[in-house]
Amino acid sequence: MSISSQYDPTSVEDKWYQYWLDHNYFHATPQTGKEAYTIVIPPPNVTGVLHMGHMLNNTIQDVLIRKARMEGKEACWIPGTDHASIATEAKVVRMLREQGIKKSDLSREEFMKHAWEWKEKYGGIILEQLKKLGASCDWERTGFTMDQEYHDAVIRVFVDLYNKGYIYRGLRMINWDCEALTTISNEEVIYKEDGEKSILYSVKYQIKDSDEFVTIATQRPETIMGDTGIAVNPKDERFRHLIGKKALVPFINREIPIIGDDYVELDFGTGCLKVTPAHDPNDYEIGQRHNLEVIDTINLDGTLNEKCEIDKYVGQDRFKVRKMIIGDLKAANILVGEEEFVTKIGRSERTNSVVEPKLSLQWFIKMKDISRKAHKAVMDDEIQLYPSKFKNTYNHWMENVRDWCISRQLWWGQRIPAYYYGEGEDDFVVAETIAEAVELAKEKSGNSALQESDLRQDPDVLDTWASSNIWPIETFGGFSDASFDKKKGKIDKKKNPELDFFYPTETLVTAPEILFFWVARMIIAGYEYLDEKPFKNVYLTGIVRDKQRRKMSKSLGNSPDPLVLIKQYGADGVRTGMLFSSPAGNDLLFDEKLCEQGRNFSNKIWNAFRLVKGLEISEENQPNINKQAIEWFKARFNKTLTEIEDHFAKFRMSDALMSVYKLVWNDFCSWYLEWIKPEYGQPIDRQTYDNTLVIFEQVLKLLHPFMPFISEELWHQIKERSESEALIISSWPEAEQWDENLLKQVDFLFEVTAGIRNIRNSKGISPKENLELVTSSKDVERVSASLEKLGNVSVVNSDDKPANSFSFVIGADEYHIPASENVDVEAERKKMEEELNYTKGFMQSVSKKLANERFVSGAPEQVVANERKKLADAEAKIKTIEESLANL
RNA sequence: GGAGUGUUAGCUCAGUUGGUUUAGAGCACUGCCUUGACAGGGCAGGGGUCGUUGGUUCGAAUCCAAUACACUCCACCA
Repeated sequence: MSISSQYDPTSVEDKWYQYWLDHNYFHATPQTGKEAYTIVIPPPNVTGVLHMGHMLNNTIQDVLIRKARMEGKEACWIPGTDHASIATEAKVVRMLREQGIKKSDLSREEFMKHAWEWKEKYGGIILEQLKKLGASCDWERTGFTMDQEYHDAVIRVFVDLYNKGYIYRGLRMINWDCEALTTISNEEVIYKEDGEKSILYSVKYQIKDSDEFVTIATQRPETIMGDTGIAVNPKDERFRHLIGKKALVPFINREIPIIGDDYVELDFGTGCLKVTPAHDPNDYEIGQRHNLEVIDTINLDGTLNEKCEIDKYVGQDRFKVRKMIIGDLKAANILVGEEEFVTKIGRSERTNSVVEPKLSLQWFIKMKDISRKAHKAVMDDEIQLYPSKFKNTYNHWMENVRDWCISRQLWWGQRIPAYYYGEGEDDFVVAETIAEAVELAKEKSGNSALQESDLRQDPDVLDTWASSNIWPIETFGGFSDASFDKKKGKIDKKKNPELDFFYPTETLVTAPEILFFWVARMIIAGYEYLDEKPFKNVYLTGIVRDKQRRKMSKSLGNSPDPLVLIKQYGADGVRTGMLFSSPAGNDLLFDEKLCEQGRNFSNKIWNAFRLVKGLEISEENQPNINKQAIEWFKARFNKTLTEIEDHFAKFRMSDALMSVYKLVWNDFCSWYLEWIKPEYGQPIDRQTYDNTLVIFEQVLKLLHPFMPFISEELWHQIKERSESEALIISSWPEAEQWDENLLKQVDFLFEVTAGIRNIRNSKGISPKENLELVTSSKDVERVSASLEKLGNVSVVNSDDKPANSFSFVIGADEYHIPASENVDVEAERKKMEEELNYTKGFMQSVSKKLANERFVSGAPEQVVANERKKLADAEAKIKTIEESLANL
């Protein structure tokens, strides 16, 4: 037989993935009598391409889902993509710009056509890439957050929440991009790390009916005409007397109140703050507290409007006006200071223009009441977060939860179903369809002549998270007419067999960054519509970083291409590489060496198989030592499996993998196979051979969730299998009782073996040279046959101590290997003295403990007995070593 | 500014309610091995006063306090 000595994943992986697909193993359906195990994928952006974060995240999900499938559960992993309104729209706009098309030249419909074309062309690439990783998703259920049904569900939820009184319209300070003429989210505002240099100007405002002045500090003098107040800290002795008086805005002489507010810092600037509610978020809040007027002096394109009351500024850009007004202030002799300072200026990620804070009417969800159950569910461990430290973060967020602004000034997304019939602030209705809207509008306005053409739909779309929050529900059609009760605003699970079977889902695997954006909001939706959690566990992965702890990013170019890695190391290698070093919640310091380690592991398994498959079989009886080896490995296997289950129960994926890794590499390859391996050229007895194949199969099962491809390949190489016998749908082993004494016995066997090998190593004796091992140990008798094989020795049980020999001590027994040449007595003596010293030191610390009366009386009996045993063992050992020393 | 987490071997991390030899693993490192499944390998080995200082206890990596350092999240100075 000629099998390559190196495992080649390339052909194997595509073959088995196709095989799994062909046999529909990934597809799940509701089944009576079967337990469901559902995972919904965190839907990646349609425009996305696979990066290392996805690799980690989806590997974990696949491990969980494959294990569940093998455990006989109806395992359902729902894949899909998110329309990601901001990110996608930005990409489409950029693409159009490259073609010379401006978004502003397009109608909404035309733009959407381009966007859909883009989505059809590039959307979902990432899902294809996931297949290379081995992801066993139920592809028939692939979803998209802008599918027609999904869209309808999102709108339905909006209307429902509006009718329940959770949604309202309100003023809010938003980030405005004056070049792109759009709102941008906080995430799209970037601040230079070290801030930017700016100048803080001090300007004198006259106090009304007085010669006194108050000096304020500002870095935006062009907003002076929008001032509607001046604030000082009420604790500030310097200015307290001014509170309640009025000041005059330079040039335009508007009277504005001087107010006291804690927000003002005593030691920054001049201690006096001009308040411009229309152009600064903090000023807006101060304005709210003190009922200040809001005067918006800046147009959408960043020029000043007529409200600034100074003709020459009107129509000029805000930065030009800044220069102009500085000159004018100087000329008027009221600019009294210019000080350079470093501040953080927000710039638009896309246009790099300075973000203009702007007040506008937006849609909000009231969060306090609606999130109460979701808060409690996590605090009561109804939903478990892994690692649990995120419970704190979650609690903190929930306790201070703020209303959620859900409108976005974009086109790509679910358009807000609000329809305006008049100019008044309250002249609108909210409805699922325009037909319903007309009816509602007639009612509300009292104008029965209203028609569809009289209504204008709100131009904004919903925040992406306001649609992905129903992902675990709507992927099963929860909001369809069949199961959603509009009057109650609740879903009746019993009327939806899919939802009834698969919901709540089992585990959500996602990144901590979106704990609030997404996870919390899914929990809220789950309780609002089903009075039930959407998932039982939330596994929060870390961030994938490079070796220097830097985040992986395109601009740094430090992120490897996952598909290249898969090509180099195999999907199994990359999967295990990612998992080797990723405890939940900890950042993963990615190093290609980890993938190399994963690939080496594949190779190790491959070669273990080559050895077994290459054996000749004889019909001779099974030797006892093989029987012992098999019994030992079974015990070892069961113990390890118990550990693995424990790790899985605690979501310690790395540890679970490491247990499998050590079981395969150390226990199976290094010990078991060496133990049963016949001498060169000799055959193996059939019974041992068959047993070994069974063991190999069990091991492959444990490997499968982590390394699906190589395990499936070898599974079929062991013997021909029918399609109902594929490894992916085989049964996960159940841990059985094991004999702990047997394990101890064999540990002892290994220890003696290591002792022998150590002597070979240090004395330069070849492993091939058969040696004599003389000992008086009684323990060795039961394992002597195995010891002779593993250590390549002949055991002589005798109380005699051969004169010219190397020796080592285990427990209280001494082992001698007679030497063919003269032994260096001094070296032996030195070695023994070192061991003697160590043991004596150890004994001392134990006897010190035992000499302490409060320990003996205070500590539990078990602990004291244990210490006594340690002391006795150490004493025996010391005696043995001392005797040997005397003999030398 | 508010909240939280961490600090154990060169690196990444375990160490479960204080007691199982004088603290473990993987990788890295050192020595030897052209061993017959695998050099992408084998065997053996070295390496840590558990950030620092106090305290509680018969007993502390583990509990408490202070301190230093690192990181994360939230809110952010006109």
